[in-house]
Amino acid sequence: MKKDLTAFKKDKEQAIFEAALKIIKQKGFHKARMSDIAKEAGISYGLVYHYFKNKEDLFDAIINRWWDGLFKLMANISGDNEYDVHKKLRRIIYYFLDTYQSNYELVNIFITEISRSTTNLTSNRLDRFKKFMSLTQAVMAEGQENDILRADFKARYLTYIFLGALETFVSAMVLVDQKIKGDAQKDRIADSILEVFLNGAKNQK
Amino acid sequence: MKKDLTAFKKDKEQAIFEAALKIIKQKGFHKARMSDIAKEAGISYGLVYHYFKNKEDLFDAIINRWWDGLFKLMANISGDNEYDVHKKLRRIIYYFLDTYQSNYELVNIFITEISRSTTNLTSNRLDRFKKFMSLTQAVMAEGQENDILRADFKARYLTYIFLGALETFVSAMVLVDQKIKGDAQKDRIADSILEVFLNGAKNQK
Amino acid sequence: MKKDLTAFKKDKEQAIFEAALKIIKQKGFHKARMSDIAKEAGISYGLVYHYFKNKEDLFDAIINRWWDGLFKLMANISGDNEYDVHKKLRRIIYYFLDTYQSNYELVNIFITEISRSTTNLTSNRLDRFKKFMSLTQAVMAEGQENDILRADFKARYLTYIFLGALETFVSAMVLVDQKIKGDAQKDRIADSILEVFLNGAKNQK
Amino acid sequence: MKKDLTAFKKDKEQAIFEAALKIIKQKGFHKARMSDIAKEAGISYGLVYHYFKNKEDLFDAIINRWWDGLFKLMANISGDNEYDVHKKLRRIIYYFLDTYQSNYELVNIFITEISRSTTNLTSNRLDRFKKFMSLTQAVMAEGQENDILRADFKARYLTYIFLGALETFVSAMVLVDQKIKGDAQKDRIADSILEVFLNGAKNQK
DNA sequence: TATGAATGAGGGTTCATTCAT
DNA sequence: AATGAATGAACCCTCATTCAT
Repeated sequence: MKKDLTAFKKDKEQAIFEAALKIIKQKGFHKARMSDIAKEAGISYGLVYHYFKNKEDLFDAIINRWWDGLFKLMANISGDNEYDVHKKLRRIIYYFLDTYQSNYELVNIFITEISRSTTNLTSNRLDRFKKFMSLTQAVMAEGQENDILRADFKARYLTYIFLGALETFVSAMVLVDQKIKGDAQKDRIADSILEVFLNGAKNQK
Repeated sequence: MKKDLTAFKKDKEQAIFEAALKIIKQKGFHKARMSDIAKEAGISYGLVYHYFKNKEDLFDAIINRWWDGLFKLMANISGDNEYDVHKKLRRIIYYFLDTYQSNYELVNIFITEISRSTTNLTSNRLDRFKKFMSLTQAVMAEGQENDILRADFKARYLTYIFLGALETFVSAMVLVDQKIKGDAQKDRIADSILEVFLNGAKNQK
Repeated sequence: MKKDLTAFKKDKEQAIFEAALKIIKQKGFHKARMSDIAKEAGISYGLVYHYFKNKEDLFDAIINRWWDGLFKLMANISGDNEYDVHKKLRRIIYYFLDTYQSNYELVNIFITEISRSTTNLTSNRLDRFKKFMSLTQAVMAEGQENDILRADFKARYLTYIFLGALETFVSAMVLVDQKIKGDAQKDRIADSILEVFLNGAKNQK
Repeated sequence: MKKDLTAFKKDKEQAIFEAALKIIKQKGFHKARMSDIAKEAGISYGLVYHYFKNKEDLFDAIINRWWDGLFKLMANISGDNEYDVHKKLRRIIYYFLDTYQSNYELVNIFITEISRSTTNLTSNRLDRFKKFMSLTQAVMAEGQENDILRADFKARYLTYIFLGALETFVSAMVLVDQKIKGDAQKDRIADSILEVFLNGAKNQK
């Protein structure tokens, strides 16, 4: 069937993609060898170059997978008439945690190779990073305008703190290869981040 | 005189060290060439191997510089009879910001090459990371015991959020190569991080 | 109809042939990729192997095209009862110039890839080169026997000088991608070569 | 001795240079492998890159050797007050023949890889080729002005014919790997080229 | 100490050729 | 006849490290 043929082609590309995810996660971008990726995908050496122009291109494909999903979410959030900042921030948190559950390697690579590694940042990659920051900042600013978030700090500072908390949570899990056990734990993590971000760590009693 | 010779030796070693800082900051550990570092230090590249066993060893020396300072601080904090958690957290923040001011490259490398890049983490390096986490966690736990910090979250979670906020602040500055202009700005940044961490981002009015 | 199918086959083979001419002229034999040739011919690159055994084989087909025409001419000249050496040499010159006009790439490839490049010369190819040389030499010898050409030089030397002049003329045109504008210019070029070859460059006044 | 040390360094570079000459002559530029050259020079692989930036650079060094010598000669000829065109042309011929004797591979490479192979011609290389052509043309024009050479042909045409004859002579020798046996033969070859170029191949009796 | 020549393993990429469909 | 996915040998180049001086 035609559909199958198409599926086969996609399958192979997908196999390479996933192999790349796995190998890059293991060894990092620089130490990941194209031959490793090919072997992991169960194909020959040169075939990788049939589907991806070169190593850089393969890396970009992975990065794009992450950003595309995230920007789709941010577009959703922006277009939302809902003024509930809590919900918006919660959705951002869930994007990280959901992806962490479904595609652990992708989050790992984002954290280790993109988020912090300035050496892998081409200007194009940096741009998307800044864009995401500014979209999040817009959510913060909106919260300040609606008197939901305190306005005595710059929205930018709030953004740093929020994303920093989120990212470090995920990073720490990445660091120890911790798995999220079920949706209950995921909810608890999201609650913690949001609660502390909103109400602070100080004992309010 | 012996003393002078030693000084000379130290000078040369120091020159290599600083050159390595600069180059690794620019290119990242993997792309930093020993020859780049030697050229930057104004010596032949063979000589680098006189002072450092190999590239890995040179990298470790840099990492150690960071951790040594930080653990000295943490030891100070731990040994402190003072029960003021605020002050302790503030001192941690200042270690990051001070080092950022005095030795920008060092913080940059810590952020980009150590803090997040799991691929550079030998088990030895990972251990120190975890140790720092647990020392910070001890401060949090102490705060919870003294009813200064809320106890409805794990101390580990509070640690993540605190260090995440701090780290992302510095990361963001690293990312845009931002300089801290004077102690006033440094104070403001420290205040923001601490205030939001303790009292939350929610408008309390 | 069979005839049409054959024609179609020939058409496709011819298309590949011409594409190969164009690409090899542009990039040289070594850098010409089979995929380039296929793309230029408007077919898939696997199909090239249906018509030509391999790259070498395709190259040989091109070379043969050149030599076949030239040897046919030389056979004509040899079989000619006419003793006019001038005419014979003129016909050789015209073969180069005519082919240059009608099939520029072919001459280009002959000059750049066959005539001088010893590395592309298999013994088979070298043989035909030598054969052509010796056929031309026979014309020279005949001219010497008939007292038309001077006999105080070896016929071989005369051959070198004649073919050298001819070839360099064409080479120079190839080098600057010069087109021959009309038959008048072609005649003038042929006259110049022949006149200088026969009467010398010295001012005879 | 210091002199020896310098000599040693030069020796190694020279060894690579000569190995490259030999290998490129054998296989042509494209098929010559850097590893072949290193092996031929009796050194390790990477050392070639210590002395030459890359393969292209090594090739250029060879080309330069040829052109430098030739342009030095042409400068000499141009600066000459002597108006004897014969002598000037003879000196050009001797440059080719002398180099052929002393450095056979160099002439071979010039003929096969530079003179005719347009695919190896970067614009820089082409420029020098044209420059040499125009310098020779100046000699021809001078001969025409002094009524030594006939003026009913363009100086450019005379240049083509002269250089063509010369080049083809050498080419033919290259092709059959013919060695020049002694100075006597060299003189005879030079005489033949010059005599036919000046007085023509026609029997004058 | 100091130099930089020398080594060679390693890895990215190309591309002719084969083959299943 | 036709396609283009698949293979893998080749080959250039980099660079950490060693070593003779």
